[in-house]
Order: sequence, then C-alpha cells, then structure tokens
Amino acid sequence: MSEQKNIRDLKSLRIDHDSPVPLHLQVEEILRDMINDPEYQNGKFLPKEVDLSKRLGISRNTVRQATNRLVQEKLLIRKKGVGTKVAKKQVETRLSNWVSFSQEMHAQGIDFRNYEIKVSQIKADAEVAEQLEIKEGHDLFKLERLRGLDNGPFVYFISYFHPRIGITGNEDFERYLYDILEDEYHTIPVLSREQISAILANKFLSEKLGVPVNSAILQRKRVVYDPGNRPIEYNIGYYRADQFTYSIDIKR
Amino acid sequence: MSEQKNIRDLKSLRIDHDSPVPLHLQVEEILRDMINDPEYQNGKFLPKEVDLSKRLGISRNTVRQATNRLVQEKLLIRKKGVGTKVAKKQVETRLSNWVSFSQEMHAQGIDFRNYEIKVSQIKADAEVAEQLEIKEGHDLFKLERLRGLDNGPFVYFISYFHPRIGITGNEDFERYLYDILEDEYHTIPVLSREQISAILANKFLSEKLGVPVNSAILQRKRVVYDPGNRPIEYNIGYYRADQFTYSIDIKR
DNA sequence: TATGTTCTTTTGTTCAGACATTATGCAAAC
DNA sequence: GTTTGCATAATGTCTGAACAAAAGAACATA
Repeated sequence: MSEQKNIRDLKSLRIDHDSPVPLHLQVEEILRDMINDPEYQNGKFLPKEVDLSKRLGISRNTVRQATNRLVQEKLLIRKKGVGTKVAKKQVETRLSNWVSFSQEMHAQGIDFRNYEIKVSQIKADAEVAEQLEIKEGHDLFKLERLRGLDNGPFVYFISYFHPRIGITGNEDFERYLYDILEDEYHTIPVLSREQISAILANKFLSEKLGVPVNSAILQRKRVVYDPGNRPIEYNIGYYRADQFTYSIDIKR
Repeated sequence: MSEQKNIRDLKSLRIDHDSPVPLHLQVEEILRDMINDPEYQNGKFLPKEVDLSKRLGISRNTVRQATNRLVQEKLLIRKKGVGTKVAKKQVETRLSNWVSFSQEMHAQGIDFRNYEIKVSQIKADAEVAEQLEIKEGHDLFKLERLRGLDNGPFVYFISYFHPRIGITGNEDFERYLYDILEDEYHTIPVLSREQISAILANKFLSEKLGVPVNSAILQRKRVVYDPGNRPIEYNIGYYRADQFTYSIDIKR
C-alpha cells in the first residue's frame, strides 16, 4: 500500500471536536461519503486506519468504532494485513423495490435492446380477463416485446393493459414502461403480484429466444396494481433460464 | 442496582485466556446464553459491565465489544445510567411474508409429508462456503428432505446450516425448521435472499420427484439471514414445475 | 404537595499504546 | 524453478484509564 496520492479527499476532512455529535458518528458520516464515492466503489482501498485517525486528529479506536458498524452492515470489507474497501454493490432488483425490466437492467449498468416491438388491439381471453378483472371479450391493448442484450434476446414479454388506462398504441415503448404510465397516465404502480414457474420452450419461444425446443424457460406472470388495488397491467415474461435468474430479498 | 443475588450465574462464568478464540467472542457466547436464560428474558438486568469484566478478568472494553454487536442485532437494550437487558422478542409480522415450507403448506390447509429425511456432516464446497460466508472445507451439517403431498413428493430440499448455529444433527426435523432455530438456537431469521431459476430434471431429480428426465424444474436457492446480517442457512429447493408455482407480492 | 437540586449509578465516549495475526512481496536457499 | 523464510504493512485484539451524559433516588425548598 503506502501509495496514497490523491490526498484531496483526506485534506478536506474535518472533525468538529466540540460538536455534541460523538466523534465516531462523525467519522461514520465521512466513511459513508467515501462509500458513495465512485473512486472507492471501483475497488480503491480506503485510507488506512492509522492515517485516517492521524488526519482527523482522533484515535484509531474511534475510527474503528465507526468502521465496525459499517462492516457489520456489509458496506465495507476489511481484510487483516491488507486494507479496507467498499463492498461490491449487490445487484439492486432487490430491496423489495421493484422496477421495470429496463430499469432493472439500467441499474445494473447493462445495456438492453429491443429486438421486436409489436402493439395490437385484441379482445380479452379468459385468463387476461380474470387477471385484469374485466369481462371476457373486452377490447384492450397487447404489447409484445422481445428484449435482450447485444448477444441476443433473452426475454419475451407480453403486456396487457387495463382499458381504464387509456393506452392508445402510439406511445413510445422504448421508454421505461412505468415512466410512461406515471408521466402520461398518472397511474402509479404500487403492488406487483407475481407468479413464477418453470416451463419448457415450445417452438415459438425457442425461435424467439434462440434456444433449442424444450430448453428450460423461467416464466413470470405478474399483475401490477395501483394504490386503489386496481389492476393496471398483466405481464407475462419468458426468460432464457441459462441467462436469467430471478432475485429477490424478502424481509420480515 | 447493586442487588445481585443469584451470583450462581456469574460464579460459573469462565473465560479461557489461552484459547485461540478471541475473548470478545467468548463473551458474546456467554451473553447469548444469558439472553436465552428465562430469568433475563423476564426483564432482569444483566450484570453491569464493570462487574462482568471484573468477574471474567478482562477489560470493560472487551465486554463492550461483545455487547455492541448484540445491541446492533437488537437482542440487547442498553440504557445509559440504568443498565442492560434482553430486548423483548417481537412476534409480529410473521403473518404475510415468508415462512418455512411446512408453514406455507399448513397455512393453506395442505397436509405435507416427509418422504425422506437425511442428515449428514460434510465439508463446505466453494458454493456453500461463499453463501454462508465461511471458509471452504469447513465442517457443517447438511439436511436433505424430500417432501410433498399424499400423491407424492414434489420438492427436494437441501439445507446447509452455518456452523455457528450449532446444529447437532439430532434435532427433530419433522418440526418447523424455523421454530427449531428460534426456540432451540435463539436464531431469528429476518431476511431471505432468494434466487429463482429454471432447470431441467437430471436423473437424480427425476427419480426423487417422479418425473421424466428433462422435465421443467423450478430451482430456488436462498440464504436466510439473522438480524446481524449473518447467514443462518443456505437452502436449495427443486420443485416440480407442474405442481408448484412461486408466488409473491412485491410492494413499493 | 409540587418542584427543584444534588448525588450516585451505570452506560457512553475517547484516548494512547502494546502485542497478535494475516497477507504480501522479496530474497535466500534448495 | 520452486520453496522457504523473513521483513513489512495492515487490520485484529486487548488493556487501563479518564471523563461525559443520562436516569433515578434522595433530599431540600417553596
């Protein structure tokens, strides 16, 4: 180690010894800022404990008091004899916060592409009618999208929109779907009721997703609800199981 | 305070200064025992820090090092000028969110059966070690269960328990797993980090679950964490996709 | 009685330093 | 070339001590 060029960070650090806020809490704040600093997120080691304590004019113990908590929160990783750095950010589909596919991908720094987009007006069949809580045969819009990365599509989405929303079919479906709903239709999704299962690829899916017939496919059906518990969208996604895993954190 | 009748507890306390296990961890164990003691659960104050450190022959700081963690886990409550006691166990929330398989089934009024139960002691491979945050090769208990309804098994579970829990292999695994953990090991699961994917049945799974090879299988891997964000259990479940759908509500 | 005031108890904060343990790189030995 | 061992650097553990701050009890006063 020893290399510690850009002291810029360190020089600007200040601790208020007269503040009623305990020193270790002030240090914690400083460390949290560092954790948010892209530089440290890129794997650079934090200033070592001795340096930090010297620079801040406090004891090493106090620095450790702060780092201990952050380590326990798994924001930092310490390694004896090596140093301390920011823990790799866990992929954030999680924290029970759900977003659209595009946002999920975007959050992970992954560039997705739309391989096909198709909008059509159809009549609700029994399944769709049940999920959207409308009568069978009701007119509504169906959106089909084949999406994936540069190396090819890996998910086929089908969305059915509740007629109440007033989709016209002329929306720019390259945008984030839920942004469109919020911005243009003042429809805020607050609940997603999901059902996930495994199926085998039929001919249609195998062609769309570029996998052999009878490959493993993760099927995700979900109904998205607004704050009044009214269904907004019924969405079915077929994912190539070799390229996609559904991740979620469940707290109690 | 000062009243400290049943020193019975304190007298029997011992710390091994020559053990390779750090003192603060030994203290933590002692404190966890106290937390399990009904006496302390009833609101009695723990021995005060000074007494405890004197009795154990270690410094007050070391005692605090241990208590700090337990406080952060919300197992203990400290109050300046008053004392430290065991936090009231909260029993709420468990309703909606996640529960064990047995409880899920039970809640739906479905009777499940165990078709096979097998406990073995193994060494952690790379995957298990990573998930449980331990070193590869560490000894731990593996629990395998084939479970289902009267018409046959539909899920094959494999559980790996973190060595810290202290599973003996003699537990009654017919009971609710998480009840065992809570009642007997004072381990409270509060977070489940799940990864769901689709795979094809191999020979082993096809035989266990009674489906043809290459049938669709829903694979669910999850790590269950305690309030201190420490992994408790790594669990892998293989579900017959024709008989099981993973359902979840996601709120935002 | 109600309200301050002071004292005691207990946890909270902070320090400076010693030594242990682990990882790494480099040099010497094989 | 590979291993071994040593020096170095970083975090891990632990100590003993001092003073601060909050809660509660005891006491005094209006």
